Amino acid sequence: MADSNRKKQILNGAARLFRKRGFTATSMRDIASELQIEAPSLYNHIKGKQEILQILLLELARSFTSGMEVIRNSTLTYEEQLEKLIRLHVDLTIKHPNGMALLTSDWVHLEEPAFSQYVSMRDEYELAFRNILIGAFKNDGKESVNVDLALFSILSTLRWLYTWVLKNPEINPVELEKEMIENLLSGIFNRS
Amino acid sequence: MADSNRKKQILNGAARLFRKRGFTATSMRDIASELQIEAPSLYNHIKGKQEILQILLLELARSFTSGMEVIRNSTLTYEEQLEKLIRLHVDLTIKHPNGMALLTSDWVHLEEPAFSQYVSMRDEYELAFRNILIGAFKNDGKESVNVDLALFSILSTLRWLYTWVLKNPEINPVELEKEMIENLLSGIFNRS
DNA sequence: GTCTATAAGAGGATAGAC
DNA sequence: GTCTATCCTCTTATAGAC
Repeated sequence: MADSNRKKQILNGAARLFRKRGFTATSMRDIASELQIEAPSLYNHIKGKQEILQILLLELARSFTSGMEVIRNSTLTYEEQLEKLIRLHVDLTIKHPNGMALLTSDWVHLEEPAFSQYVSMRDEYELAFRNILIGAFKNDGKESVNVDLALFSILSTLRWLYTWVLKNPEINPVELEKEMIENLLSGIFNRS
Repeated sequence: MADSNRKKQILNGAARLFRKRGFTATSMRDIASELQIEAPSLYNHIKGKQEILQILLLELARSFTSGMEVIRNSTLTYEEQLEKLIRLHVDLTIKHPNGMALLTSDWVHLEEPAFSQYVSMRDEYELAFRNILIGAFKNDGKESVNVDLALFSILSTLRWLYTWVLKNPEINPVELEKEMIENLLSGIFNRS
């Protein structure tokens, strides 16, 4: 339907502006101006600015959560699960580079109950990531490593990946997956 | 003097609030409330909200620039220079964790000419970092590596380090330096 | 579904008393 | 150096015409 299409335009435009200037510094007029309409027209498609943020953030967070579910329920080795996780991040980042920016900063502006929903999804995700990393370290005979610092380092790079993707729009997803896996895991594990 | 002291309190309080909620979402009333005074009183010590942002950001950026100058003018090997750079980041992050948060997000709200000053300082810094990394790779016989992706990965971790420091306030600087150097460089170079 | 007009409030900043 | 009072602008959101 036309409405659903318009809604997508609003969400995409808002995501781009939120990424560039932040949620608070972006006005409804700014968003409307992207679609060359007036601000009040937006309210025929969405309840308000907060709803835009919630849809963008929670839908993307759910993609990560469900991707994690598939991986942790698989029969892959821990190290293979790590590779799959990196692929998940690369793919979602290429699909939603603007949304990824919100995930790292504008989530603080979520109102309840969306805020608590987001934080608990994020915490559960990072805990599951941590468990897989611990498993991989054990299988590799590296129990002395500072797991949390390694996790922190990997997640930091994955969080910033959207800036890389935005700077290199012609990027090949498969190539980027390969390079990221090499970059993030080859220093940690003894790989072929 | 009392004034200079008050000014420092304002800058520290503002940095903390900017880090937590962002520059735009923090009001002058919020900052004043931290010091238990009223908003107009702030203007006896600073010109306005924008000046606070500029002082916080440009002073920290200058610390990085001058730290880089010392390192690149040294007679250390490239790999030793890399170690020194990581120490520089760790030390400045422990000293100014709130300021580091602004460096990664709120710089977009700088007005001219501060904006251009900041961007060119940042670009020159990253270029110098890149040159040192290239030199280290060459000395290590690794010319096939994707330098820019390695640089991106290292800088991403260093940028997020302030969250680690804020979560671990009792942290030992020397220990953290050691772990960060190991974490960031041992995967890339053949180290003892 | 988009518009104009407007309500209701928050924000940065200044004037002037003390 | 801090206060109260206030100005002016911007912001989110609604009402109601077309």
